Amino acid sequence: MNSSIKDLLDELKNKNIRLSHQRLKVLEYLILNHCHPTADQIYNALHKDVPTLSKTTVYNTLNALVKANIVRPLNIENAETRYDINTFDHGHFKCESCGDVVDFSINLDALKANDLNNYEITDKNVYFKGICPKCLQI
Amino acid sequence: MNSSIKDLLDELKNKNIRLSHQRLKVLEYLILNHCHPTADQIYNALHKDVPTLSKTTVYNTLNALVKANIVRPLNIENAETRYDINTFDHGHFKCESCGDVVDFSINLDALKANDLNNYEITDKNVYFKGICPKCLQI
DNA sequence: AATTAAATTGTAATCATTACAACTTAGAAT
DNA sequence: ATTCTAAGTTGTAATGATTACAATTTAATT
Repeated sequence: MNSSIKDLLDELKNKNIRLSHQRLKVLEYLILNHCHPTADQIYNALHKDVPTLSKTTVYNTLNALVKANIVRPLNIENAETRYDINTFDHGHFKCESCGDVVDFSINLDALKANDLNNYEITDKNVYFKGICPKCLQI
Repeated sequence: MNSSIKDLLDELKNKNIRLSHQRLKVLEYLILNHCHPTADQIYNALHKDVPTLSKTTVYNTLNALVKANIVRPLNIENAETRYDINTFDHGHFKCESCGDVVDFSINLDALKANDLNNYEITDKNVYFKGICPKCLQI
């Protein structure tokens, strides 16, 4: 379901994205953490291991990966862009209590919009909000 | 399909939102312009007629209307919250060429997520991106 | 090893939104 | 109608995410 790291590296090479130490670290973090982190979360997590890392580089890398279609930006909430490396069709659920964002599977092809017959649709997004089971128990 | 202005006024009264001149102007603008404007667009449009209007008031009004469930905020793009007064079930399409956002009808009840059986879902959002017919012709 | 275009970094700028405190007003009570 | 008070308005300043930029460093090719 998820691409192997090697596949990703090949994809990056094809798209002429240089594999710097910093970029590999950001990629590794996204692969290991499917929690839809913000740029800030990524920066804070990596800064311990890579003290020279700058936040600009995190943004730069994320923008490059988005342009290369390797990660998707999520704009569920204003002023907090999250990043997702999962490429299979899925929706997102955000818990309004704890703030966690989780994936759920959904058939986007089945989502038809008759009003948009003459429109060229390149991107479909679905997100739900509510309360997750963990927070419902409390 | 759209509430009459009188219905809205009643709803506002019920929710203890005072009907100041400024707020009525913002409401009127949203009712007359279903183009999903940003706070800035609303401010610029109204500033001619109401020179004393401040941008803070526009934000304040929009936040009050959102809290009262009279308008919905759209976060399709990062750093640009748009506002929508249409309350019927619908999705949004954003043209990546001209930037326009249009509504389209969609049955949100039919959108099932089996992965979220134990989740309480309070809000469903669907937005598509692509190119609108006008821009396809050019 | 030399070259060069691309990546990295820190700082400063930008832009949407919010915080705040002084002033004004809507709507209720008298 | 007048008074009262909580809520709304305003301008300015603060915040916080993201980008611009210019100097330095590096990846990968010649």
